[in-house]
Amino acid sequence: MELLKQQILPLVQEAVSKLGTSNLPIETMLQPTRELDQGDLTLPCFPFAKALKMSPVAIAESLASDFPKHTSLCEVTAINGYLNFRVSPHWLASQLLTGAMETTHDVAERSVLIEHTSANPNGPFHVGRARNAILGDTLVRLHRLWGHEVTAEYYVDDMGKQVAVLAWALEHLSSSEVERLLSDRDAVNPTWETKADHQRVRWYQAAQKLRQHEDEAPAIEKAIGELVHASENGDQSVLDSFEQAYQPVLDGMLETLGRLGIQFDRFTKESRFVTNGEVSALMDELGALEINGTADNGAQYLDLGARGLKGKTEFFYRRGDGSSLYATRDIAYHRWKWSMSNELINVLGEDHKLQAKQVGLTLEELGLERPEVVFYSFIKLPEGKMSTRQGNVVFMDDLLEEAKAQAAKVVADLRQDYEQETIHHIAEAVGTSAVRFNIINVSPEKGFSFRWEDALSFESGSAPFIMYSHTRACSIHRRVSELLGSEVKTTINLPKELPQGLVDLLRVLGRHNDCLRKVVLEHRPHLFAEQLLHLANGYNAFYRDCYIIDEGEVNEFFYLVSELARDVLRKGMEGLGIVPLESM
RNA sequence: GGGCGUGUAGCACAGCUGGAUAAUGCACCGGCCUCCUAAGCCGGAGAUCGCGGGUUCGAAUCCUGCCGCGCCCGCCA
Repeated sequence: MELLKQQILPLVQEAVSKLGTSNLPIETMLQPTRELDQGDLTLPCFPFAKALKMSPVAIAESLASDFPKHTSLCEVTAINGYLNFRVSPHWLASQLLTGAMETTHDVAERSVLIEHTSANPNGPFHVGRARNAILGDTLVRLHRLWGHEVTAEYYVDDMGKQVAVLAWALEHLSSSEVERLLSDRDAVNPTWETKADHQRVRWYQAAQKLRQHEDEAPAIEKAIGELVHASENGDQSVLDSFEQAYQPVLDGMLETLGRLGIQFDRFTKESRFVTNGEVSALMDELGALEINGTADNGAQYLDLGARGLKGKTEFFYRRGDGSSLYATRDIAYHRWKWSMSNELINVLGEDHKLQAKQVGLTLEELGLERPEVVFYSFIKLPEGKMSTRQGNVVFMDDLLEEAKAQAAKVVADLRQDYEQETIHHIAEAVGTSAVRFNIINVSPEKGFSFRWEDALSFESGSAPFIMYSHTRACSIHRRVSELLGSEVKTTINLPKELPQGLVDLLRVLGRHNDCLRKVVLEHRPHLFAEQLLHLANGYNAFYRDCYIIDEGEVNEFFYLVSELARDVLRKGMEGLGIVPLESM
């Protein structure tokens, strides 16, 4: 609890120095307690033992008995060699209710560019890609919540083989040929028949099949190879035809993402860096580097072994025919990104780890910094990895429909007086929020298997649990507004005794910004999801212990706490992309 | 074979810049709706922190060796 730490750190430092210890880093040693029932901050006294020739238990006790009184503290105790500090609930309440949560930020002026999703526009958005989009968008939202200026960017892979295959198929295959080739697969879900991403992916999949099995494969391969080559050389007519092929698919994907509350500020096309000459300029620069090498056929690489890379150390950036590679364009792209922002964050699948390292080392070689990268492990189906090519995917459109349907069932069951329209509105919010939460709740580097029953869980420890607490706070707000109009007092009259549920809620609120700071700095949104669960839990206990409206009378102090919690809950939910409904 | 990551209750998952009785949810057992929305609340039970060594006053956390799982090791994207 930074709020408390700021107050007592000087006191602790003074007390420790009085005992006569050398200069240990008290600031980092004074940490949040692990055992919440022991207090809010703790100072382990073990490291002092040697210098003082006293037992840690005795040191802690001595410090505790002499510790000066301070308004922010209600208790200082010594247990098992720990010096524990408990925040005064009255002090905490008055701090929180006078805007402490707004003023604790010291946000540096930063313009953050977060690139995420950037999936190849060759088919509908599927759950295997969801982790990137949800992780990325949550980072965008949390950085904004913290006060950073953020640009959310989608890097569009508008050249290369995947789009080439799609473009080729759309031009050369008829609808009946496509369906014949895919006769052993499920037909398009009728719900999405008119959605371009679901339509066009059939052409892509049919072409992939042709490329593997038919006699005509070599000819197709040649045609596609020519398209790829032309696109890599910046042939505008080919790039235009690619765009015509993928843009409707991309639009369909973005529609799906929009349903999850995911939006982008900018789309940057990969081909841009080829057509504007930056890639070829870059390759010339790389060629002049000390660690540059040339293969027999003229292909060029950097020997990154000289920069500490292990394993395969040659990083090829130019082919024998002089054309660039994906990673080369990525470097040009990063150079451009650095020209606009002073913090770069990329969200990438773990399969990109090596390449990200190569790109990062090369950027350093060019005198630039590496971007920060958040890696995540893939979402698998219980049957294995998802692949658009093979068609074993769960489409996000289907998941969201199913989530909504399940949520609608729950709402209709619980709220039998609601109109259909209301039920649909709530179900949509609950469904999409639950899907997001289910994914963001897990730390990114951990493997994740998609299971319907988990994705559609609406019980405690899920988004609806948080949403429900928030609606309780909203309901109270409505009722109090009816009772008091706008005559809510702003002077606080604290009762002597504060109920436990209230104290616990204040303490969760007191830790809230500590958590947000850590999450933004370390890119670990799952910890913020956990914080919101604690907050919702805390609000529920407060709601249980403290009647804000009792026999028609409003307890104004309780109400102010409720309103603070409502505000923090709502902002936090927005930070996670959970829809803050006002009733459900 | 080499590199990176991961392994915590029946299941899922937090904690990993060393600190107290390893947190949370599901499932399981028991209790709570004449009272601000019970999608809730309270209580109970459940863990050789993958296995073996080491460092330390102290190890789930750091080092090391094994084992399981995932990803990567293209002049592909």
